Amino acid sequence: MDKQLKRMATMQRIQTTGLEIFYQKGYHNTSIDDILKELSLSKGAFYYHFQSKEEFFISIVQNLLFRKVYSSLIEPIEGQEDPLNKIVACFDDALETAEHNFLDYGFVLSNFITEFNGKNPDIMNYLQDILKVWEVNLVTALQKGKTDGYVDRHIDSEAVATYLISSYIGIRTLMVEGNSKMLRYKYIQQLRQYFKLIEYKEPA
Amino acid sequence: MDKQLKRMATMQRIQTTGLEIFYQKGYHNTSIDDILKELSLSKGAFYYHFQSKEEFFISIVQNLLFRKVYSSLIEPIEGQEDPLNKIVACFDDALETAEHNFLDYGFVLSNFITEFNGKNPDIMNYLQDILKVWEVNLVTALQKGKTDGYVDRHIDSEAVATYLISSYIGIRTLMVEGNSKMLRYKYIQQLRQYFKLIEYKEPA
DNA sequence: AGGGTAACAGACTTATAGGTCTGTTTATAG
DNA sequence: CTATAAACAGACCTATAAGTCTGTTACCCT
Repeated sequence: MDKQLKRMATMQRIQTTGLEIFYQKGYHNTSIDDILKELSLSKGAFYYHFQSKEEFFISIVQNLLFRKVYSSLIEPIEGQEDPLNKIVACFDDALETAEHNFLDYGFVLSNFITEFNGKNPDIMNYLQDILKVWEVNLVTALQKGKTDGYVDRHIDSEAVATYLISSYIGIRTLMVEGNSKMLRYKYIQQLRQYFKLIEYKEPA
Repeated sequence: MDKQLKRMATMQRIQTTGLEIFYQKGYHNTSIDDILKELSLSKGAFYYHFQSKEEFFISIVQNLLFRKVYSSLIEPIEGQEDPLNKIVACFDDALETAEHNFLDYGFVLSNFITEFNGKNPDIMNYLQDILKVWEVNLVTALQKGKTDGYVDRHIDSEAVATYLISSYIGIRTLMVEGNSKMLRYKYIQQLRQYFKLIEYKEPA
């Protein structure tokens, strides 16, 4: 194998496993050795590729975490027609994935935001950046929905986006306990109700 | 001072300060010494009153944390007329309090749920218990609202309660970043919108 | 083929934090 | 006033985890 490829391969393996375990156990409660044990690697390997635990985590946030959020929550909505139905479908898909986790650990992004808030402003910024991209995407989709005749022109797109993000973060936090299937069903049901207020209404 | 009183006083001081710091820095990231330093107490004092860090934390959850959630989110709604307006007022109050925190650390209960999920089923149960009390209270209030003619009889009270809790947890998570005032405003605005769907409608 | 460097192994250092233990103070009872 | 136990102080033990450093393996280039 090419050296450059091997380097990338090892780095990415550590990052991928790192995100998994950080997600499960949290950043502070996860040791570097926990990750390395899983991969049968040594400290030497880790500190050859990364400067510190923090720099390692940031690299994960900027790469894997961003892509994860983007592909599951942003991309399915970006530039699409009929934003409201797309959002429902997208959220439902994401919740279905979560539902099938044997042990679910909530919404990765909000978990980390909770963990780092007030402790590490640096990392917080990277996390908030992802959130911001999501929000902007939702607002854009709603605005486009207005011009395309899917969304009521009178609604406050930013407020709706905030409300959507809030409810999603919340339901994912709740779903960590037992009956996630029922929670998902109830949530999507209410989301549809909420969207009835927002969708375009034929002028009387 | 009476011995019994002094014992209680010290225990409660440690618990109160403990909750504060656990809330700010998280359980795993807070050392016993962090708490004791704040109170100018020693390890001897702590382990005289509590068996372990975990038992200490559980005692906080069952006492202080429960009361905190109860007094701010449950009591203001319990047994009241006109549940929808009461819920809006209650949530708005709670968010206003959060808004005025110089550095806000989110919703205590959901922070701990996020931190302990998958790590300590014992503590998770205590935390979920509080959530359950809240949920039951909301459902009861909504049902009472139906019979009192404030709430549409066709709505699914449990689904609405879930949706409310979700959105509250989410907005509190979002409010940890900068513009909490604007977030609160947007959130309450959308909450009122949502409640228009749910309130009692005069039969045509 | 063999020298050189990237990639990695793993023992070691150091700091932190949970918990123990012995000694000391303080308050109450008799 | 004094014996006694509650309440607390703080040194100490031990485990863990971040990070260092030296040695070893594997791969590439000439």
